Amino acid sequence: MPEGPPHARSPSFLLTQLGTLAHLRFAERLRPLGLHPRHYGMLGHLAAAEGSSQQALADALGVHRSAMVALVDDLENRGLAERRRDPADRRAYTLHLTGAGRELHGRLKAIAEHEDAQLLAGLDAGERRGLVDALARLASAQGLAPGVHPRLDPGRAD
Amino acid sequence: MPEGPPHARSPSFLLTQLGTLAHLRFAERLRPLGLHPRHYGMLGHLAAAEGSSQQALADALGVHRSAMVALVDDLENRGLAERRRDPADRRAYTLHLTGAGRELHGRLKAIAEHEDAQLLAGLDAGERRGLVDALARLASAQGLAPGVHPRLDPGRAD
DNA sequence: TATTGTTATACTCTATAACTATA
DNA sequence: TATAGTTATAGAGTATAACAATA
Repeated sequence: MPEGPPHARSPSFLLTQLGTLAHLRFAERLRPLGLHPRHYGMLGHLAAAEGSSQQALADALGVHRSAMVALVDDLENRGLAERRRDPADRRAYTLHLTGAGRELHGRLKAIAEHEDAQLLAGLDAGERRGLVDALARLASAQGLAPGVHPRLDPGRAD
Repeated sequence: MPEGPPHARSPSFLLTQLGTLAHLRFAERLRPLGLHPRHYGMLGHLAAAEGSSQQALADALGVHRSAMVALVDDLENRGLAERRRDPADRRAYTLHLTGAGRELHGRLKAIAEHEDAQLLAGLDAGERRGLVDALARLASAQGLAPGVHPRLDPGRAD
């Protein structure tokens, strides 16, 4: 029976440990496609905020507008999203998903659900519901915006 | 009622989101002390594996031996740990905590417990037990070694 | 003057390979 | 030949500040 250091049973540590693992697994799964978890996240947010400006999206995701440039460049280079000049404010772009972007989002969603199932394999249906419910409540209580990674960096990952 | 993109309710994403938050919060808490979460982790592992070599510790933590050099240098420079030549193998060191290292570990443990309590503030005692139990079982089922971060990088955050 | 998007730059981190000394 | 520890280095990622165009 493994014991380990005291932090091994800390909820904060367990969340970090499992969250990092989930992230690495998903990233590993997307690597052969030349994609990163952040692509899935960006597509989801873009689908939910179609037509918003880079600045607005950057604010919503908690990143600097200069970081958003690279994120949108990336999506645009892959043909997943496009910039259109905002007629009302010629400094700004409005952001839009392409058909390919919407389609890819659907495929990545299926992969993500598969990963979720694998991660929760050890729990029965009731336990899964309880866990997800507890996590969602914690995230909300801690002030986390739904679907917003507290550290969406254009790179890394970790 | 916030909705968000589909991944907002994915268990993998929730774990990543909350794990990242917990990590950032703890890091923020340690910053004024000039410390990083990895210091707490290293002290804990060292306390549990006193006398092992850098190589052995690197293997246990899943990092390269060249990365372990910097981690141990760091602890040694702070007077928290020390290298002693292994009499049985003059290539190797054995690693040991100092009194200051043990003392600091205790103080960081108290801080970590405070952070845990704050993170779980929204749950009652029974829910907390259920959550920690579920997380510990998942970590074990996924093959995670107790207290070992899947990505102990000497830096970042991440 | 303030804001949108962009670029440039300096900084930090990280992973690899190459070296030494022992075995 | 293989292993413990170290060093050097190149690559990746990140955060800041400064800029041009428009408001």
